[in-house]
Amino acid sequence: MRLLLVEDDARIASDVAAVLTAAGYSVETASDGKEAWFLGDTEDYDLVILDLGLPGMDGMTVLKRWRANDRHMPVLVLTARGSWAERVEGIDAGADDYLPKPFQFEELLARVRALIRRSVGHGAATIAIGPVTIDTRAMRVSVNGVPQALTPLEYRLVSYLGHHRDRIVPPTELQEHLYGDDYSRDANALEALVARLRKKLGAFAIGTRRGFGYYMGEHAP
Amino acid sequence: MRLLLVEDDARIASDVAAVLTAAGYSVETASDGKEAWFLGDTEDYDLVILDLGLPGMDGMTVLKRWRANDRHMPVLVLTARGSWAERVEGIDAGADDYLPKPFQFEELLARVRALIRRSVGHGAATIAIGPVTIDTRAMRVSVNGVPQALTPLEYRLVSYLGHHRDRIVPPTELQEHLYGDDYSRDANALEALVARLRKKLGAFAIGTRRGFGYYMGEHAP
DNA sequence: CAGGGCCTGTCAGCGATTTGTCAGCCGCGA
DNA sequence: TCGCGGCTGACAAATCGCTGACAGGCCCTG
Repeated sequence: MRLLLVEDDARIASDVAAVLTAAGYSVETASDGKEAWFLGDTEDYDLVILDLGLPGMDGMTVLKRWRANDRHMPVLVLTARGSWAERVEGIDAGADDYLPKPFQFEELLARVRALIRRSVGHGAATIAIGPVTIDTRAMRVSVNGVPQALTPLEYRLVSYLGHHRDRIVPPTELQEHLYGDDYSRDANALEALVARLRKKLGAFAIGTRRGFGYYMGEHAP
Repeated sequence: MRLLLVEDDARIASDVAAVLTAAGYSVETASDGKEAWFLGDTEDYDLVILDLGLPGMDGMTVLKRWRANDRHMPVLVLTARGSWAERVEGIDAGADDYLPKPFQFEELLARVRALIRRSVGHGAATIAIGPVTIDTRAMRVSVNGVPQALTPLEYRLVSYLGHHRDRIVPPTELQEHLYGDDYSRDANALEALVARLRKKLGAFAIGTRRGFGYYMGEHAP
């Protein structure tokens, strides 16, 4: 899962980013409004965490512009405690949830999870594909009911493929979501990752369509 | 996704085309205004990248003529840095976005992605020609509803012919599209490819006009 | 601070699939 | 019927993806 964190206070930003990364998300950050707008408009994020007090361009304006351009990713807005005016305006602008500052990391994580789950359309917290079960809340994957010890990167890969089940995902897309903007890696890194995953989940958990990409679930040739 | 790149500097054009191709787009190029106008007026592109300084016919004029003829594909205009007059004029002429030169390839790609995403929904995702259906989004081809296992090259060929349905496409054009500017291959490679494809899609899916080229769909002899 | 273990990227070799090439055949159009 | 362009099946080359081994980096622990 790929997240954009928009926060101008560098210290807060790095703390929050650390927590989110530890929770298994791929986090990119923007520190001012223009950067945030550009990234949100051009990249595909699964969720945006948006602080309203920004230099350059107001957070609310950024959000409105995204929505005007049909960018519908879920947005979690960070507001000052009790500022009802902001919340009302935010609803109109298209925010999906609010978190008053200051907040507990625990609560932030819970809301992030909830928003992502909701946006995927899977109301349930688990995804089942054949013998493989992905518990998005516990970040745990089981095969035939037996929990598997996955590394963070492995988990992100199954999770992404699981959320996009029955669809062929091109390697470029996977790299973008796993590594963010960092394209330095050898293409083989992804292949090695898939191989390790198949060893844990069973060879048939993840399919390959030569020249096109990977997939989980059903898929006609 | 099919792109038209209009750029008179051959070196820049080939560099940019290479980057776009690597990003998975199907790129065609025009090097002067008249050619650009003709292609944009007669072919269906998902996006046009238009340099303004062109020999033959000014880029701005080309754009205006397209719009006057109800050609509404998104157009990304390349302007000289800071030339505000051009930008204002471009807005009136119907440009969708601007990129000041010189630019980073990264930024170009980001904007191309953004424009295409924005315009999605304006065009159908599937092309149906007789019993053959091309789902351009899933990169999947079906015959009578039965999905076929196509190789990447085979897919690119049907996809191209499908986008140019009812028109006879000369072999040279196909080779250019499939192999880029690399003409090292035997002309027979294309014939072999067509043969393999006909075996999968049915002999009548692709027609031959002796001495002219291949086509899908109806064609006026 | 050193040592060890885990995670992940890189490398090299292998096997399968895809694609190009060749040679001969077919059939359209004159 | 003839000749040429296009077709086809077989084979060879190139490419792609997989795998096991290895190494660097990071974190934890003593």
